[in-house]
Amino acid sequence: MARSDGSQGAFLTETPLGTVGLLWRETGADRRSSGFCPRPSPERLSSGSSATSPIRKLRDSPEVAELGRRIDRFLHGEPVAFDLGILALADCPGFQREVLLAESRIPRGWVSTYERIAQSVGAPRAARAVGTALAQNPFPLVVPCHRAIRADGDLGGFQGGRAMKRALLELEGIRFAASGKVTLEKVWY
DNA sequence: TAAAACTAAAAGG
DNA sequence: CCTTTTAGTTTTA
Repeated sequence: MARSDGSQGAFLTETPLGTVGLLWRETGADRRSSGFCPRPSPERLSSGSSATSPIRKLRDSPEVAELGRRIDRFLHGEPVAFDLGILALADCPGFQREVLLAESRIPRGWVSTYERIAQSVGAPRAARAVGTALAQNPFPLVVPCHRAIRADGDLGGFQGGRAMKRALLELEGIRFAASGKVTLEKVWY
């Protein structure tokens, strides 16, 4: 796939959840990093470009174009699968990588808790560190970090804010109690 | 070493 | 039921 070296890209798109951004960057010979940016700020978008790495148009890259289409369909409620192969997981610290992989195994329509994810990666006391790892998730949505909630059903945090987290979960059919907590009926792990 | 998208327990409404 | 406080944890910058 002929593509220029070290290029990066960023673009905005309108979705049912508002204007979101998609950032894209080549991190190596054939390794790319792509992500959904729930709160696209001008600074965040421009951080993906520099004088030495001009922004390329999204549609110039077939993989990123496809990712953009899938994100769009996802945000319209369609159950779509994402290709983890385009993510630069190797650039993440080991623990975070394990957490992100565990997170990716949570099916649509299910949630898990920070605690149970910690258990699943062999660090049963590290619930808080799981939260930290997910807070730094470079690939929101593609790695569905919105499916991690607190042990008591409380939403926990989200880069795009709790309202967006809730909207994403509702999009996936997750049920909420009147208290605002998730009903813990379908908990993965 | 401090900070963080956590958790559990305790205290007081 | 709710809230705040406190303490115990692990990983990362």
